Amino acid sequence: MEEFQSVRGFHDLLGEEAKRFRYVSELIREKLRVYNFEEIVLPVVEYLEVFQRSIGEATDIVQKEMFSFEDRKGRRLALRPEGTAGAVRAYVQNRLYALKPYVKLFYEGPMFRYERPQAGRYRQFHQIGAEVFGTMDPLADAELINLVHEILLEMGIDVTIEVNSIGCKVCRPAHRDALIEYLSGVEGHLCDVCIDRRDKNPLRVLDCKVPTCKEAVKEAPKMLDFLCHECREHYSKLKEHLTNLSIPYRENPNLVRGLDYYTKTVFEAVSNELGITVIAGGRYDYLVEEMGGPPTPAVGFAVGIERLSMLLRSEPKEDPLYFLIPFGEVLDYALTLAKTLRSEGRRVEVSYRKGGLKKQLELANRLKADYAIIVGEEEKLGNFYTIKDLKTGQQIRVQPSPSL
RNA sequence: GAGAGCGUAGCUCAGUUGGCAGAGCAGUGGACUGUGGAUCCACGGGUCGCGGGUUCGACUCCCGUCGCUCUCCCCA
Repeated sequence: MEEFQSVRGFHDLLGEEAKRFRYVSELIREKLRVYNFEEIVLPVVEYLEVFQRSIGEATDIVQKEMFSFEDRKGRRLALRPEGTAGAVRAYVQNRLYALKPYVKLFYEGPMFRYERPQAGRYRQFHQIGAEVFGTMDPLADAELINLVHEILLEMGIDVTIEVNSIGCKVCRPAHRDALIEYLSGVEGHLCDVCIDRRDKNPLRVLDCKVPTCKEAVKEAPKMLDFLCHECREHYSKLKEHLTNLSIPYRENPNLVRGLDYYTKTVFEAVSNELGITVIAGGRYDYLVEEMGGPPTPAVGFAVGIERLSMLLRSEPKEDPLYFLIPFGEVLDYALTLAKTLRSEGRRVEVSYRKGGLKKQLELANRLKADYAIIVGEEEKLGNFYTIKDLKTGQQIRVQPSPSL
């Protein structure tokens, strides 16, 4: 029989990997809880248009990375490539803007992008995202970055937090024009991709890694010099807040994000070890309106759980494992004991094998137990059990129920 | 979409001008039914990714194909 294989880019997470994944997820969720974010459980499938409209028709995500398909009635659907689009759709559809002056939501779950898999990149990957709807206050931006900073600090992950402002409807066009003009002047030094980008999305040229492009772009007009009064004010307030929160950050005037909906603040946490982005976000003040809602400013970020997990050095520690060995005709007694220990919250594994004590203790080691609990005729008769510390070899007799 | 590397036992990997398919670990069993962590013995396990070609003979050489990994583009 031919055996099956998981689909390319779709991975099983097992063992330590699964534990790290869970640890990261729980740490972030706990952080979101204390910041008073409310969970919203979103569908994995949306109408294709939801993503096309929000993420932007010209982006790589929409153009070549979507798992899109038609259902039986010919509706054009897609597996979500990111979370913000769906969150905004839900915000509008459920009239969440009528609930409170502003709302803070988070979601968690799988995202799908049809890309060539490589280190830290899967076709199904997982994100936790947080969004604040309904406020222009740069304090929201700052708190989000603070939250991100705290997560990374607690996990001991070495990153640089980069921030930038990419302006708004008012100030962006002038910069764009100036940039295109500048790029045309240095066209000879740009790579092919960048020449193409100049017309479609000139901001992205600033982000190019090709050395000659980097060099050519050094003197390019900076968005920061074009910011309108409002954006300038917003950005400087944000930096002020970050300083007050003592968050180390680096201003990166070339930081651009790949999605169309961003305005003003954009930020990223980049691993100093691997150079990959692990958390990224920004403000998107027009998106809610563009998705059919009332004009509503918003900010958010998303973290890649796998990417964070793979930077995790320390292994999450586990509760001790007790390996219970029934020895002789004592199953009734042994199982009652197991029940008691488990009800106390202990991790108990009852041996599923027969064999001498020697074999059983070997088994205990193989299963990575911390303690062996030996229950034989003697124990049953005397109503106690024997517990052996498998690290030290020390062994003591214990009456059931009192703490071990 | 473009490029590079790798596919031999469950895992990590050897495999000599082209001449019977190997080791370590893991697994199973064992003078051993009250004491383990590198004690001993035995055993099982393979379409050498797949398909073709060259050859008396291919794990080895050639072509194709699939898969995995990594890089670029882009992104979490």
